[in-house]
Amino acid sequence: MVAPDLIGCLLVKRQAKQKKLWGVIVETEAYSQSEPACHGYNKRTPKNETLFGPPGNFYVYLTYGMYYCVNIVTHKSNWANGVLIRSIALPNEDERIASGPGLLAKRFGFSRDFDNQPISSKNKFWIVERMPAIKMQTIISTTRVGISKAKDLSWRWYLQSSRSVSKRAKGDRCPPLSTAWKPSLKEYS
DNA sequence: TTCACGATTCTA
DNA sequence: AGAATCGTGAAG
Repeated sequence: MVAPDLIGCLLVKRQAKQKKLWGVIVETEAYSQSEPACHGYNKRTPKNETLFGPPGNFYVYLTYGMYYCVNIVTHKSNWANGVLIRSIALPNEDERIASGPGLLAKRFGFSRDFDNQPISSKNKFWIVERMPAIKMQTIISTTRVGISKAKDLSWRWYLQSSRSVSKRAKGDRCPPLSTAWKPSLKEYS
């Protein structure tokens, strides 16, 4: 499964002057054509066309008229499959700066321009493999947020020790600052 | 052409 | 609980 495997991976953006913006993915959700909450469930339209495209591209759309949501297209062409990136923890920044899909897209400067663009270090955005240290941490699997259909599926994953998770599962307390996990420079070599 | 509705977030 | 805000698809 791609969605849980993305937890702990880095999203990197190339900026001006050789600078890079990066953060650790701490919350994701999976969507599939087989299930009614997916944008590609009903029919293939210009709006969701990207989701049917080749895996490894971004699928970026405007939601509620004011926020962008960023997905990674997965699985295979002609089958709607994607992973919504819901939260990212950035080093030396407020833990809520990119907590939630809308805020995340805002912090990283996503817009429709990046829809259907390949995720690659040749381009502006790419993904870096998850750091080994993350593998020792607990990853929670729970239900997805903000949907009205297929609410029962546990297709959301998040890093329990992170305070940047947008919404926690029932009974899961936000870890105190003293014990919480934080992204640090040594995670990006 | 009109209308209802979100894979959200912030404020009261 | 409600507002802000707008592109899309279905309905008339």
